[in-house]
Amino acid sequence: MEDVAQAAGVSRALVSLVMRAQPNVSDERRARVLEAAHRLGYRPNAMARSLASRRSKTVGVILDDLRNPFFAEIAGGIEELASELGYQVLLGAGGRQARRERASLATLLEYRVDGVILVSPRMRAADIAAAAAEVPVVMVGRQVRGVDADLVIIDENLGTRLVLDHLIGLGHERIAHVDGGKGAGGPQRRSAFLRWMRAHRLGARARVIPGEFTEEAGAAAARALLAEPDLPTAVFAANDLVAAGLLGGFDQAGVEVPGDVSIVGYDNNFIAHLAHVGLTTVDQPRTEMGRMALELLLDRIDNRRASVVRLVEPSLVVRSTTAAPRP
Amino acid sequence: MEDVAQAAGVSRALVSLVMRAQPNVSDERRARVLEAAHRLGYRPNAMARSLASRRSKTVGVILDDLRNPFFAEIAGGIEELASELGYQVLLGAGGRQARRERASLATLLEYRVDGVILVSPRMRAADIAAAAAEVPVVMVGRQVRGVDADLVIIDENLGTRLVLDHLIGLGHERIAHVDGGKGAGGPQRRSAFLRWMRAHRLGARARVIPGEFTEEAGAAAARALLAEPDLPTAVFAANDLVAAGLLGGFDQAGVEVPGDVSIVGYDNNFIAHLAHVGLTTVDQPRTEMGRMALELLLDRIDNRRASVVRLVEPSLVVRSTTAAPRP
DNA sequence: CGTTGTTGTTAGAGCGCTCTAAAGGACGAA
DNA sequence: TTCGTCCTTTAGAGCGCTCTAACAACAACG
Repeated sequence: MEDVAQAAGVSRALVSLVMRAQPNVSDERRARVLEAAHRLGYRPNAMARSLASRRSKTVGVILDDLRNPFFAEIAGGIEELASELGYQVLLGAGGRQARRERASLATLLEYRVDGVILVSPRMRAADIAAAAAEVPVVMVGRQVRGVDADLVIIDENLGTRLVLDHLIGLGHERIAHVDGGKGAGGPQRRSAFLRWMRAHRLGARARVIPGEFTEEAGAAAARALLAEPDLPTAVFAANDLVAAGLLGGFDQAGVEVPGDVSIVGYDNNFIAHLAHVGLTTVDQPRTEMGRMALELLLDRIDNRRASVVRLVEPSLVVRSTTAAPRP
Repeated sequence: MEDVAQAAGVSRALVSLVMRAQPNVSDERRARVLEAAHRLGYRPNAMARSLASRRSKTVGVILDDLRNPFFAEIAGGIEELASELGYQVLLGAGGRQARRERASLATLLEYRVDGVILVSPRMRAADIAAAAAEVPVVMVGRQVRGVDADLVIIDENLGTRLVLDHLIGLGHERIAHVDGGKGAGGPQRRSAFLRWMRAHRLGARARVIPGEFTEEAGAAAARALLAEPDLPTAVFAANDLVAAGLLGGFDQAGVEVPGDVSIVGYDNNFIAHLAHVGLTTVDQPRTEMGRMALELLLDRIDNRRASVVRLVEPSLVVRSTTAAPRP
């Protein structure tokens, strides 16, 4: 910086002003500084800048595992908006362990990130609260009370309602739900299923089959349903993987989808897109969730305000595994 | 830091030594400093540390799009090893545009990352060379000559050979390849296919159907093959998506897999894992590639050495879409 | 008893920037 | 001319750390 100042015949402070694109610098000097900087191949040092300005233009993101597409897409949304706004993303993963997650968080704080986004954190609430006291925090996907942090969560209730409105609108009444056990969103979807079935006065015809978020659980559920006297006309799976298991199980037994039974998934993942699957499912705007989390974070960095909860709306994607029941 | 020093009754320099876990500090003082640091809630400032030590313990990673599982898995591998070794990952995405990629890279360099990993970069070779002159660079997936950077690439030739050895070992001779057009790896797999067919003296029976990396291309290829007088006994698809299209197309036409025709994919993605698909395919160790890239980078940071090319070995995953041809 | 080493500790000069407060210039008004 | 105002520029004090070189303390040695 000193060198650039010398080459342009101005002070170091003026170079600083020009590099930060501040107003109140004469055009002539600005041009001279820019020219000198370019000529010398000067590259500002963001570390020094952060140290002096106490603003790192960096946000920390902690997530479980990048290899899980769900998290990767949220991270993608965060990164996308960050780069649009001139922010940098410092990444930390927790590898499914609260301890490693805490360590990651501590490191991010050492880097003096301007804020932190925690995607489905597994840490104890107290750890999150401690971080929130140091720096603005936004949580995605997990609700923790008593922590002064913003929240972005999916409206599972709405997602489930969309599914049931669709199925019931088609004329289905005997509807089964293969649940996701204790997995993320599982209990919520299950109870929303029961609630909305009752709301439609179909509480008596609702049937829940315990499962988990795997293809195998779906296949097992298909076998269980086939063993009973009469098949429900529609099955709502806890996620797309379960739906794939159901699809496979029914296919093997010669049961037609959607002729004999309609199937709905949840997640809109890779499988659902496949043309020869064409699964009707619930889509969660994951990229949007990432962007929203960063938006909240940056807003909170600038204007200290009370914490906020943002409910994200999922939407139904109708494909070819649902149809009206046989009359 | 000053405060900690005062509280522990030592100098600032000693606190620095303790925080960096340096030897030659008496146990007594070390304990006193640690205690004081903990009591005061002292958190070292990584920016200041980097500025003073000229070592940021940070590596930059640039990739196209986190939402693409291929890149996300590589990034996952990098992050995993980084956190094991106490390094931090600064992320930059290019969004499929060389211009944005360059901007991301420039920003990473402003943060004085110790090194940069470029995953399938789209930038011009000159830009990469310029970066490589400033900082150690490792490229993953793209080969650029005349750049002093390490390289991690997949051995497409080997992957293709594994597929053909498997098929030919089962007794197949009339084998078709649905290629991936100009997509990443497409041309390599295609030419390796022709080369190895010739090596097995089956050059005359090799058949290439032009395609691209989509399910639709696979379905179209199935239609094309079905329109011909006799079906090949095996089809090698350029990737799993294409294989899925083939599977769907053959299924619709009542052609049995692997009874009438065997199918092999490439990538070992989500689809291939599905139980009711069970696709035989080629697996690329993506997490391993990420780890390897970081290993090379860190090695290069410590010991300036000549650049190196690391060929990653894919492996064949045999599932249920391949079998011996009908006699 | 001085010399040489070894280990533990510290002063103080940076690292490359930002930011505050003040100085300098230009210009019109009194 | 003198003063006030506005705009532009600058000096210089940090930001929170590391690192070099020097220094103290003490043991070992001839």
